[in-house]
Amino acid sequence: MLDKTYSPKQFEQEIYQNTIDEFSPSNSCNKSFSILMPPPNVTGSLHLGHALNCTIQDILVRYHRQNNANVLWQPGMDHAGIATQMVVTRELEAAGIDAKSLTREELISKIWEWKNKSGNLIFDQQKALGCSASWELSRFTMDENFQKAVVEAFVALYKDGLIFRAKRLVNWDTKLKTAISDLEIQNKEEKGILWHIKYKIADSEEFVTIATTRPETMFGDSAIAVHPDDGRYKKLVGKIAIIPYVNREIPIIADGYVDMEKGTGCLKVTPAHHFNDFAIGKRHNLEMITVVDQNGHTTSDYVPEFVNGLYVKKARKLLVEKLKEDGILVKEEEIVHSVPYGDRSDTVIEPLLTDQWFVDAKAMAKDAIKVVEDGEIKFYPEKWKNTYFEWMRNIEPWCVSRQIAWGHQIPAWFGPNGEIFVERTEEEAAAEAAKLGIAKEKLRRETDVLDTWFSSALWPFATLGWPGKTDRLQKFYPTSVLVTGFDILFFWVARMIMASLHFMKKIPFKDVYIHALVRDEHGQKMSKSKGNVINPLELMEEYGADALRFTLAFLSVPGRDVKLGKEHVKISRNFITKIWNAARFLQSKEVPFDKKLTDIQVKGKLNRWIVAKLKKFQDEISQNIKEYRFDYATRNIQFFIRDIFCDFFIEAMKFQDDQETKSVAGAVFAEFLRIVNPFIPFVTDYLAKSLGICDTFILAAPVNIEDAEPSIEKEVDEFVELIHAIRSEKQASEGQSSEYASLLERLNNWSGELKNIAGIIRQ
RNA sequence: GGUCGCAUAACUCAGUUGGUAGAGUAUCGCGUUCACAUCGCGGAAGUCGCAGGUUCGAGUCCUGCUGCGACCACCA
Repeated sequence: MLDKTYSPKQFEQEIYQNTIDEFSPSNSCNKSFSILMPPPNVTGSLHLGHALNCTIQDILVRYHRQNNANVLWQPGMDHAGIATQMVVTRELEAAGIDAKSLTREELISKIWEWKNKSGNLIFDQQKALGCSASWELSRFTMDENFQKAVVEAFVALYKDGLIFRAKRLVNWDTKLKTAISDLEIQNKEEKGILWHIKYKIADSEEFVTIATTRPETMFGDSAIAVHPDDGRYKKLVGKIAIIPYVNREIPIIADGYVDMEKGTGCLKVTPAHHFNDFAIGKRHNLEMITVVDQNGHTTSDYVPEFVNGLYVKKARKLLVEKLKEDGILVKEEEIVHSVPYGDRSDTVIEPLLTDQWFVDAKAMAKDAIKVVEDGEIKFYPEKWKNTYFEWMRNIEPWCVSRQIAWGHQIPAWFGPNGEIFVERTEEEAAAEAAKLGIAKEKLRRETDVLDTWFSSALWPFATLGWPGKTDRLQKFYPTSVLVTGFDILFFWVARMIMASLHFMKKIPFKDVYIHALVRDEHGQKMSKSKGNVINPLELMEEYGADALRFTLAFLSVPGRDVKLGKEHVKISRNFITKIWNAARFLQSKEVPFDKKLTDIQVKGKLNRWIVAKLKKFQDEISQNIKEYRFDYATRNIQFFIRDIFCDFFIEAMKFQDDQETKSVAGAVFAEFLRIVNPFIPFVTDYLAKSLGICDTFILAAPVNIEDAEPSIEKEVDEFVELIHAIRSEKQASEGQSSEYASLLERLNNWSGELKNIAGIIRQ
């Protein structure tokens, strides 16, 4: 007999183990269904975002397994270059080891050590949630085969002219001492000061006043720019301005980029330290003068002694004081402006001129835009298409080199005179070098590694064995659907589409289901500093994994944030308890569970009615899953079991418990459990076992249900309505009104068998 | 500044080609009758952000406005 209380912790583990062998694809030649799991960071532990992401994927794969598909849910882990190196560096520091004192090789081996020790945490947590991923096919973006794929891809892109090396202005993180991509920047609104500084005009007593928030870069100025139509400054164009203290002469030029409204209308142009100035510099062929180094210090012969060699903020402070003293500072204006920060280091990003590797994203974006335009790849919800286009149509070269140790080392070798050899191996590079008369010993391997997202972009095919031509690629590529959050639409989704089209000549997935961020119950972003983080593991501990899954599915309304509070999960747990108790009732009635609906002659009206409702329910859930409306599905589940099955059918059973009704009850409930299994696998499998329905629903195919006669469904629906009306009127009039009497009379005159269950009104 | 969303009961949200506004929670009343108080039955609760327009008819379509949010751009 089932326990009186529903206590999920007692059986979840056991149920999971019971089905674990079915998670991998079979060798059958059924239609394939495949999903790539977005690989969590190796440093990650399960948060609610993962839980939502995994729940949705698990519902899909479990549903398709039941529906006779050969299912692959490809799991894996991302090496998360910068994030992981930071975590391990911090741990080493805590242990008294200065990471900077280690050689590159030593640091890398320390990171591997760490990975092997604590890198698999999240997998266990995903298992606790019930994820039925194909675990033994799991991949890591730094494992040997994946490294091969990355080298192959990099070399191919280089030879196709889609990767190039160039000296360009990049976002430089002065704390991590590496370049990062545009996407890894978070702009923050800050209060700042706009300093108005006057530069003397050569051969005159006049001055030109510029406005800047970064005076310390003035020594890197190459020009002062004004708008060509700006009447105030027209006469200055062509003249020469003199940078204070260093007395370097720079031209005053006209450029349409300048905004007459902003600042003084005169813009200091510092091409080596500002992206827009860089563009102006290119247009006017200006000198690029670097005055800030990779540590964020002012360091240059161009910088006067008194502010040289200082951290930029310090230099700025001293310089402003001096400018004030000397009467060169004309005005200080408080402003609010946005300042770029590195998303990992949380430190101000310095635009720096450095040699880096770039992917020509613009060229690769073309096809990637087209497949979405043509509907080959569909976004759910569709609106994300616009965001995707917006970004893809304005895409810039992607800086993929990182000056850190942990990651895929770029397969490039430099000759003594800057020759570049991009090859798969050192031998191949040496062979190419030899053709130019360069000895192998003279080659120097590039130490930069690739942006983590470069390897992630290969995920759809590298996980399946590319560059080999494997069975799994054949069977599972393109994958069926990608389930992910909008926060990595550009980082990951767009780049996978670009890479896949280039290497596979085929789209990587047909559908992209984009879910929202999980926020707290008030709609606030969960963050440690706010202290509103809800740990999914605690929720599972308290209410069970099924309750959490059901809640997440319930709240996953397309295009809306998922606002999750503990209360929701409790409500779901209570709902699951309802299913539990229904099972207990059926068990106490000794309802048989060994017969399927197809084996039963269903004659009674009540019974045909419940079968019709089940059929409708079965169809609806299939439709909901097809349309990725997990929110509808959970609402339908609640409606069927609560309003239809428990509140009416079970109550009616208390007045009609002949053998046919019992058999129907057992068969309907069994099929209900099967349908709901993908959503709440633990409790449904446990009930299936306990009631003797089957060992597990994991591969249980849908029962074929015949359509019911509409007349019967309609009659019982009307009967149900009458019951509700009677209860309501009884309550309102305390059973005294004539309306109540006439409703009762209608019930008494109801012809046929339904009259027998009239006692249900007392409920 | 550009783009895209969102606004429905006290709260969280549904409302799928326009046709009498729905659910859960909270609240109020009744209830422990052989599944279930982690519950049941019943009730109350909404000028569908505001203003126009199209239509026989608008929560739904169009325009404008207000408020909120996200993303992109921007360290004059």
